[in-house]
Amino acid sequence: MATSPHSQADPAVAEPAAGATPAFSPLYQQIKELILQSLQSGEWKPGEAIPSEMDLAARFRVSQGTVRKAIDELAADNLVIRRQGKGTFVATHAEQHVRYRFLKLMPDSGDRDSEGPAQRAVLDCKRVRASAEVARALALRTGDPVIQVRRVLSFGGVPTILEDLWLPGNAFKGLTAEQAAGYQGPTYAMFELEFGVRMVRAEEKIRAVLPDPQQAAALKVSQQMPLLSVERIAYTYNDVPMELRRGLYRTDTHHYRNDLN
Amino acid sequence: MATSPHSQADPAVAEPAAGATPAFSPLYQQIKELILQSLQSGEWKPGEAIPSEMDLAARFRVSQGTVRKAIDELAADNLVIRRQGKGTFVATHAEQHVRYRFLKLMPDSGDRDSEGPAQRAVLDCKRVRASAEVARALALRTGDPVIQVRRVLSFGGVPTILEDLWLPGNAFKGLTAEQAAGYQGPTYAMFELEFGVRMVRAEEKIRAVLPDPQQAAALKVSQQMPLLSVERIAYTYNDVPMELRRGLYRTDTHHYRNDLN
DNA sequence: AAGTGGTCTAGACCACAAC
DNA sequence: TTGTGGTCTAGACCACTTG
Repeated sequence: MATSPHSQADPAVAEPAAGATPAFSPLYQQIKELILQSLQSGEWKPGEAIPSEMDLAARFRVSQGTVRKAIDELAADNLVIRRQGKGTFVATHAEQHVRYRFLKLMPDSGDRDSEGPAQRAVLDCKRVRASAEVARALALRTGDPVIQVRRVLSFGGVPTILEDLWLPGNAFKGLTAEQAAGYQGPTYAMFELEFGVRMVRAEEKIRAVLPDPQQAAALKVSQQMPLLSVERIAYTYNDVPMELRRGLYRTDTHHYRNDLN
Repeated sequence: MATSPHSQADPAVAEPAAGATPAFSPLYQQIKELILQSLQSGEWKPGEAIPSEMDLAARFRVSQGTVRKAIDELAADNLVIRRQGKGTFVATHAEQHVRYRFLKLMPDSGDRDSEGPAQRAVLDCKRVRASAEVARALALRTGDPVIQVRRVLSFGGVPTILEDLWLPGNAFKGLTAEQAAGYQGPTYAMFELEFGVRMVRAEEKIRAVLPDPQQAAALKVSQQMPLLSVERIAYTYNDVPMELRRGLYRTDTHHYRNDLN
């Protein structure tokens, strides 16, 4: 082991190339990387249990404590969920208590549960060519095939969110308006189930804007009503961008909530 | 030890009351709580080193690994910063790389460093009585003394943020406009230094709004320009609210950036 | 009872910083 | 050289879930 101390039984991890800068990293980081690769390759699917800590320790020939620390970090990254007595499970957007993890819009009074689920109306779902902007966000080339979805989310019958989604055409080949509208539960859960694409993190840029006539009409609001513009890029494993989303949020009855630590 | 296994040398932690529901919690959580109390009581000040893991282990009569896990959580909560080879330090808002931890407004191009520090202009700083709304946010009673500060932050000479701060009158007795304007560095660092108040977390509610005439004038923008309304409640230890802040952000040259995990 | 994650300990050694 | 945090191990036992 060039990259970690104690090689009592030769952990089954790769040696760094000799000569070059020897990418030092602790054993548990290497284990984390290996588990990550298995997650990514789909060896264990969202919602399924991964092998027990003891099993993984045996597989990688390290102590249980080292595997534990690796999994601790994966759990901190929300890639995996630990359940005492049951096992460790691949995280998924399809669960009750983690649903709409990325949606920070909250009703001004009460919580999201009291409000009930959003009604989805898909206005459009078509195959287009990536604009320069969309291509940059999705790490594609201008003109590459992209699927664009436009939809409105309503709460209690009130149109509240208008958003456009852009998805890489390759990974999401065959996505239809019916799929986008009909699936029960978070759209990201549908992406996992139907396309094997799991979003693990996202970045948002938020602005205050006025809607153009078309947008105002879709939300049934005046053109003078200021709206929250939320541009999101969602990433799957390995920081690969898989979705660009531009949303307009009404904030007269809702607000965007953020916790700072 | 009623709440943890292994009492080899009787860890110096309190026993839960007999009879009542025995507040089970692991040893390291109890240690974390004890360290937290010392932080809160000011036994170690922001920026100072806390005792080494070995010292704390000896003090609390537990193993170093247990102290380590307690400190790990404190570090994850940003209450403390670990520095290999040097020690563990009480976190502070006065450091380069953690400065403006709570300010999520970024210039559209470049990062915050390229933009340089904000210029502060304090428009007002006065003692007032808490309105019902302010009192609720700060866990005070309506009419309690509160200090209100109104200021404008400019970047490169352009007024970008207009904000009002409300602070509990008791804890911030004697705060002057000169202090608010003159201090170099984050306002939260000044709070630590001058008033011994350290903000550890915050919640924000964000909306899109149009400014009233006075607000538009202070920011030198049209009343038709949509602005980001950011309402923040900042908390010190123990979830005690110590600041209510209402900001209006220009988002034509900047954006509010948020990372979702 | 068996299996899983969760806690705790003790001891060894590494990496880094300061003297 | 010393002291600090960081890593790794091995073993014991606890808490929770399932059969």
